[in-house]
Amino acid sequence: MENQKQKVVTRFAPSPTGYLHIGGIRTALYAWAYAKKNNGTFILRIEDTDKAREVDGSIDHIIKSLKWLNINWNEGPDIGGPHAPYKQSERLESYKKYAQILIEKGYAYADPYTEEEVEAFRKKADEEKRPFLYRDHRPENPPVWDGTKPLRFKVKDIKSYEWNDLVRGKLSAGPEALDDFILIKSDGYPTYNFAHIIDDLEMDVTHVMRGDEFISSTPKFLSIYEALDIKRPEYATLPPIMGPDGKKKLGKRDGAKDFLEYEKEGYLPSAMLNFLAFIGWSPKGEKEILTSDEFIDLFEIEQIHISGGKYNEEKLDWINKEHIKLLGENELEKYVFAWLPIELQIKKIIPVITERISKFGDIKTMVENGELDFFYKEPVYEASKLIYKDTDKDKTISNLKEVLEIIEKTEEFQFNKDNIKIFLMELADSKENRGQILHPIRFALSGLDKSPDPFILTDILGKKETISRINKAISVLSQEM
RNA sequence: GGCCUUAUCGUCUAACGGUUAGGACAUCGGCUUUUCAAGCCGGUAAUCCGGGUUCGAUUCCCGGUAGGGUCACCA
Repeated sequence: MENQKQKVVTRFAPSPTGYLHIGGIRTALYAWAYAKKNNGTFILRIEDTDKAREVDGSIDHIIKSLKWLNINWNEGPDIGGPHAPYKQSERLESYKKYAQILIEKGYAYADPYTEEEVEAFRKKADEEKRPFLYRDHRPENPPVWDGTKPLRFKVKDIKSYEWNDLVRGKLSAGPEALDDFILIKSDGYPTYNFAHIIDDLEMDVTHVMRGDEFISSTPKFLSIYEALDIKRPEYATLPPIMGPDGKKKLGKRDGAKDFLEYEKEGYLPSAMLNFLAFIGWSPKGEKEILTSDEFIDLFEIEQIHISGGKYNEEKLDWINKEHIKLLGENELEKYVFAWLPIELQIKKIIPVITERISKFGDIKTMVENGELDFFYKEPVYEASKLIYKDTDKDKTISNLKEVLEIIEKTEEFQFNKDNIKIFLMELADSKENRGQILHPIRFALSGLDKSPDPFILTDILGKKETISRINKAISVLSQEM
């Protein structure tokens, strides 16, 4: 029945021409979320009709990227489904079938020219500063299509198109946008313009999420739908994502990185999903940290933005930090553990690090900058850094000597962070400010501007190492003469 | 260049004719703590320009400007 609600079917249809970047994944995410939200079907389809641009291993890489984010599909090349196959290169029969229908209806004809000839037409038009239109050169008696020549769509009705887009509203294109375009290339493969329409039809796709680069070719699609007398899916045009300079749409050529790089950089998949969700969409209300389920629940096409913006990796770092806070103790430990160099995979240290990570979030930078090395390696630093604010070198040396005394007389059996804290705080409180005691210890032990507190440090390093590092600090200071 | 399209703090955005133009990130300041962080609190900061329509425009219309997309046997 006409008003019976159709089951929502969305798809993500990448070309296997390399890795996926943020833009591609975002499209997939929205299509997936919309299907999920409506208890619909999400299809993964591979658009491999350009064998020249195909890159080996792309499909696996795409699948891996999607799976990292926990985006799963109901039908796809790896799992099959009722509309198999899910690679366009294996669906040539379908395209041929519909091509034949178009020929019979007088909507398609074989292109008799060579590529060079068409190029010459184009060049001439260019020189004369007028737009090139193939239809100006449309052959009067085209040959019978035998599959060795390109098959072109014949635009019978040259007109403006206006259509509705779920996010942009009314969109339009002038008649100039419409020309006789290629449906099937001379190598027998269909073009995107044709293939995706046939696939969407056969796969019952109801909603198409796509980038704004397709707006201008929409009249082509619409004219095929008209010629074939079939219903088109709804379009939802996603806003462009700009590169970091904010000038150009993000693309591989200018630095858009492989999505899986983010995994290598230590970002949590849940954080990436959250981050991606907000590039081009925002929910009602002011909640910004969302789990995958919350996102699906809140996701509405109406709230997809129309204007593009550049994405902000500073915000990603913050989102990642917030998601780390959401992690359970075990998950956090697992996450941290995976990042630690073997020297640090020690039971006693893990909770200290997880505590730090849950505050700072950025484990990759911490590991790479060697911010955790002090646990097993004597730190190297400048003597001046040991000196707290308005104290001086001599004062610092004498303070450290007092500290040393306390540490030395603390028996091994009572050497733990609680006792040390009591002893050291007592000393610190006897000074004008606590920092002049606490800062040099902390710094002597870690060599870092940011580190765990001095009591934990002494506890983890142990009595012997603590003494050795404080002595080192004193001698470093003394040498500064 | 033709066609299409977009325009709010530095950045990402909220507002669907009436708000002291809200939030977040970043930044700055304060508080707190056990040094530094972290945390908490607070501050600075925006409607591209010009015309309309209206009692009233961020919001609607027109023009300008600036950005983006597209004009392939790529998708």
